[in-house]
Amino acid sequence: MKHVTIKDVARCLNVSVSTVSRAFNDKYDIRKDTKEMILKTAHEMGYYPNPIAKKLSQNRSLNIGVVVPEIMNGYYSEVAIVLQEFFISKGYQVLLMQSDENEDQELKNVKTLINNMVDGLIIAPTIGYKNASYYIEKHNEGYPIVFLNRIDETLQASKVIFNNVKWSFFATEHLIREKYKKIYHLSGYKNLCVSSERIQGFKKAMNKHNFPKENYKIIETGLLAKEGMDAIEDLIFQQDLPDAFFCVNDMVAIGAMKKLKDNGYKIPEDVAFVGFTETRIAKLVTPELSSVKQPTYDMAKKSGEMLLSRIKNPNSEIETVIFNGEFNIRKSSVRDSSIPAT
Amino acid sequence: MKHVTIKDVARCLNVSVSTVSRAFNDKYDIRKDTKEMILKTAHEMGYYPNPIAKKLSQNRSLNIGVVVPEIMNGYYSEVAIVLQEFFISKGYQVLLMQSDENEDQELKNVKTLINNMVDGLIIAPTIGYKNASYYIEKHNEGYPIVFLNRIDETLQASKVIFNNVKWSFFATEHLIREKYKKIYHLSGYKNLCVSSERIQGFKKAMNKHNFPKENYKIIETGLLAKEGMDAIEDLIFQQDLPDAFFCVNDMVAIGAMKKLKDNGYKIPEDVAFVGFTETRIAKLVTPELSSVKQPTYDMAKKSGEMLLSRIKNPNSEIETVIFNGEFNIRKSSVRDSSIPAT
DNA sequence: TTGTAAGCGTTATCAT
DNA sequence: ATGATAACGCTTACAA
Repeated sequence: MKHVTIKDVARCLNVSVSTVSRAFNDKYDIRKDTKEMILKTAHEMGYYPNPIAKKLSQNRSLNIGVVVPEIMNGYYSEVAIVLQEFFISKGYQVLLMQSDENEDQELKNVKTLINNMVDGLIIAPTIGYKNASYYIEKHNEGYPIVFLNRIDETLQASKVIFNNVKWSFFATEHLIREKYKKIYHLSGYKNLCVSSERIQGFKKAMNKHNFPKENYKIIETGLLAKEGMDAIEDLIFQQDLPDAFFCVNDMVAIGAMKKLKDNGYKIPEDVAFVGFTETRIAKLVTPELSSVKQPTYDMAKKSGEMLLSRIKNPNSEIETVIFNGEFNIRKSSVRDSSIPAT
Repeated sequence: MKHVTIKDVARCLNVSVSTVSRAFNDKYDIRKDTKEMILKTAHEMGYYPNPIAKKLSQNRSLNIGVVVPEIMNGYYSEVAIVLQEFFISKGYQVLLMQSDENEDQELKNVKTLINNMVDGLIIAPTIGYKNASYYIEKHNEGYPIVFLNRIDETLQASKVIFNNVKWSFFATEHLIREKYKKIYHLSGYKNLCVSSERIQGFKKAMNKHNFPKENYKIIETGLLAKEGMDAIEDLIFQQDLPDAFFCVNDMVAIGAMKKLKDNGYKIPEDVAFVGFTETRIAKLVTPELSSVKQPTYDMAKKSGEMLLSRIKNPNSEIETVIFNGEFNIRKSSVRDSSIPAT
């Protein structure tokens, strides 16, 4: 279990530790054959540089902190996988923490990571605004932070976001074009920026098409299937069902659809549905769920690249990158059933 | 951005670094008031111990490596969350890596983690047996490793597993009791131990109830919804549909159900379904899916505790803990629809 | 109870 | 092109 150290290698080869070090860090001048022989012997001896010592001596951790709001619904799992892969390939380790949609937990996570000297942070914030000022302060101090998704567009910070307003507008307009006359929006949390942006897009479509006020409604829910179910339960009780729903995400849509189906409603004949932030499940429910797909891979990777460039140069110009997605129309939101099966 | 170090604190207070160190590590004798005053001043100065230096000097990383086969299907996300929380509370950091159900990737992950000097590993292996000998070798060298779930019961190693044979037997027997006469098992990968254990349980039930050979069948699939769909496609083509399926996991079941529904079959009237390793989606599909629920939280936590005790004492007796679960009967597998809605 | 100093395994700055 | 050695920030004998 005792580790072979650089000294062992040096002693064994009758060279100095610095030479061995050079062999392992291409940047120094070192004769090619010595380098090769050192690497060869080192390998045989089972030596590899102790990353902790390296970190200490270089005063950096080569760790990246990634904080996501949750990890159960597919979307942020994918983000995590992409970031993991990206940073490993760049020689960094990823410390992944999830906040369970709780802002106190999130602040704890961030502080834990900072105390553990991560070289930079990617934060996909949860609901609420309490922590924003702390993050921005750190950001402005020069601590490399890139925000992903859940952040207000107007905030002065490096961030990668999705054009929620635009795509929520498109999604809503699709329902209008399909001649649905009464459309409700299950909106997530109003103080969650992605929710409020999606609400904006929804309203914009309503206004453009001169929907009378009594024919649309915005209903605040959470982000979970359960909360979609609860919203429907209320509406059924109040006998206030529309003929279409646009939902803040797939899980809420799926919960809502389930509750309606359990109560004998047909989808989309009685009530149509559109989701958002497409997850794998969209294609597995019956009927398949129309949803806005985000370029998760590209967005996550971009955030990684931005973080790396901020680590290199903490005073680099702050940058906001806004991504667009695609709207996948499926059976849950069309009048006839002419959509071919996938 | 410059960090306050232990020296700064010592100098500022006119004490030695060791005294400051003592103040931060309760174990030494130190006068109570000096300790308090040091902690107070240190806090004011914004000092906290550099974990990297600590790791180097103590020759341990306080990092735990967790390797899971995938992170998209809910089950291992939950495992990851539980372990994360558990180890943080014990002063460890968790490095989470996922293998994407690829054994080469898995080996890379494990080696990366070992090279990064994790104090211990929790491994939930993926399909295949190639890496087992490497892990066992490490395990026997005294490297603290605990295996979770995907490991052969007979392997001599610390492990936490689920009684797959028993619960797959129960699940199958339930279908028999419901008077299904032709039951197929969508089995996952045959060289994945959880699959082969579930196959065993399935066969056991078949034998006990004297099912004629032509009335049951084991069909190898993967672990994804897509693979459940493919299996059904084949069976429809061959006009070889049973009246019930027992599936290796929920995703395969859901994919299979989806494909059948798309082809006009009613579930459970035409074909019944039972899943395994219950995930949240089981209750969201129509009809709700019967499934075997595993005590994910307890199993993950137990594996964490076992790892910690092996880290403390690498030569402790190796231990195997086998968990039991519960079988949740829902509409997908009952003859009448008398099951109350949840 | 406190201080001194060696050591953890590297990298990096000097010399040579 | 290579070697000697100080740093990195902490813990921990050992001394006082």
